[in-house]
Amino acid sequence: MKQTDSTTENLLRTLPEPLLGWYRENARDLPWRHTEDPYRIWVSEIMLQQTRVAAVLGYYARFLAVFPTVEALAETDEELLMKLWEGLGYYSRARNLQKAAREITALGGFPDTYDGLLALPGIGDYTASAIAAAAFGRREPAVDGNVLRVMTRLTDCHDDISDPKTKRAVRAALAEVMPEEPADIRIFNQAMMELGATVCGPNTAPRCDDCPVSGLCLGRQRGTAETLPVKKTKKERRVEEKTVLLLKRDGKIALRKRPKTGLLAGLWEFPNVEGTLDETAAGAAVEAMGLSVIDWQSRLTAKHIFTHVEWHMTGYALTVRGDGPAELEWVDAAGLAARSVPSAFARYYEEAKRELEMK
DNA sequence: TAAGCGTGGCA
DNA sequence: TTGCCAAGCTT
Repeated sequence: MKQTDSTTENLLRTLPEPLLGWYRENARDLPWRHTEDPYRIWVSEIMLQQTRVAAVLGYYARFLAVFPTVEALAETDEELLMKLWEGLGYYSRARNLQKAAREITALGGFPDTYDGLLALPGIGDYTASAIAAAAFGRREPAVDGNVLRVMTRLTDCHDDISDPKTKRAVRAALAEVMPEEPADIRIFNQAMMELGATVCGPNTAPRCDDCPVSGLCLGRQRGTAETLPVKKTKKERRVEEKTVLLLKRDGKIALRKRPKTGLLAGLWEFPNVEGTLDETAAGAAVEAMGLSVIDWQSRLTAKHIFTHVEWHMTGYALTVRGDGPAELEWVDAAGLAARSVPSAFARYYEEAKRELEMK
């Protein structure tokens, strides 16, 4: 993507009109497209980072029902905030959302410029541009994975899209041709992403017959579209073995809070130890916590795959006596439901819920 | 610059 | 089943 390439620039000049026409006829009806409220647009943009629309819809409705304003979000407690994000992933997004809400409240209102938005925690180049354009009508191109895919195919660009230089070049090229009318500016980024999400998608052949700009597309013309974009391969995941303990005592189950930093920071988990322990070793680990084992119920294995690490878990459900370490929180069914336990523990969460409901 | 940070859907 | 990877940001 060379900004100085006049062929590319001429090609892109003819992009906005058919794109916007197509968008006005074919856009999906999504809740954040019915508002110009920066708060609602912001929340949607954060939730949508690296996350599919279908996964976001339910969370978005619940989140706004509980936090209808930036002030409500600024004032909430962490436990409720994380509960509303439970299962959505990338939990630092939720914490940054609240930090930013407090900054916005202190400022007396939303920043309405790219630079002002970029200064808020959790808002990077893409999100600052997306909000500036959709909420404030500013001419800021938002370049996400969809836009990079559409643009590299359109211009037959084989640069590595994981290189920030490529993103900067795409942004600069779009800045040259972005429309001027406020009504068009507000939907231009959405239209680019909509094309990437519904017509010119990843992991699949582009549906060029349905594309409003297939006539301009160099990737289609040259037959390279399906091989684009070019992306550097990522490194392998490591595997971690864990033994998860479902400790039951007096109709309650033990939870503990994860460390404030790192993976699943600050979320709740079932106590666990490194390595795959057999019953004898697991029993010894429980005794070492100052608890006495009364009874064994079940052994449950599970696997959870994160982006950069894979957990292989062996779990034991057992009845115990004693207090154990102070970090353990003994909860009933309501206590479990009120806490945010990540999906990585889903199999154990279900088992714990079942046992608490049986009592 | 590279690595850490979740989850679930789909080919 | 396995691998890819989605409306990215932070450090």
